[in-house]
Amino acid sequence: MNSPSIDDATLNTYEQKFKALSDKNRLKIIHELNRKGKVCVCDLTDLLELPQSKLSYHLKTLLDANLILMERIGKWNYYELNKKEIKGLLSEKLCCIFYPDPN
Amino acid sequence: MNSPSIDDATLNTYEQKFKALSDKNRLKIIHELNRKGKVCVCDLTDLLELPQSKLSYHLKTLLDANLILMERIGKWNYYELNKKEIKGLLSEKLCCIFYPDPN
DNA sequence: ATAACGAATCAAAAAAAATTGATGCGTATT
DNA sequence: AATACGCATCAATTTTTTTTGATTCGTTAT
Repeated sequence: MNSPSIDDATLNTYEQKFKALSDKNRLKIIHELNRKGKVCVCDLTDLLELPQSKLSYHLKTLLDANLILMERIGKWNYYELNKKEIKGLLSEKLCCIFYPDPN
Repeated sequence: MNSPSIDDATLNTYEQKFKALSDKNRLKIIHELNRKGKVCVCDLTDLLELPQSKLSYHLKTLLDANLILMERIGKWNYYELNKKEIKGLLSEKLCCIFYPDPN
């Protein structure tokens, strides 16, 4: 009679994604990426005023959770939102803060 | 030309809410509340097989983040999802896992 | 080849969050 | 009024996460 319990793998996945969202620095990163589109790490250190290694740490956390995407061009690493993933996770009401613009 | 930066209070609010979602035990609690509606702590300890004090701790975390609501009836504390809040936060695609059913 | 640069990674330290078991508090039952 | 129950809270410990600064790695420029 009970609907099936949520399985552990699903739980782990969402735990990881929400954990990635559960930090001010990372929310700021998402917000910046939402505003600027594709941005290299060097620009983000300026925008967010974070030391490079700290920024790298938080970017990795978001990347591991599949909330952002990376592309290496020459010696620059560019990051952008994984819009599809974020839209599947967050309410539209977060539009323009963290949720990707509809354009 | 820049759209305004996100303000710190907003950032704090979302950090707290996502932090509350960033734990397996708490996701399980939300999932159970979504399935069962209004449930007392004593039933949750059985459903989730968690010791009482641990459960209380996690319920408080969710309550502080305003993701759940509490009502005391006699000596029982009943908890339920704050549906409005959760719908404002999460994607509809999470329906039936964490997102409240449309009924 | 050497130097310079962008950025990931590592190890150590610090900070924050979770777990545990005990205690206390309000309500209900006898 | 004494006991039992449901649950929040507390202090101590353990675990996890974050920060920091140094080092390394790959790419480009000289």
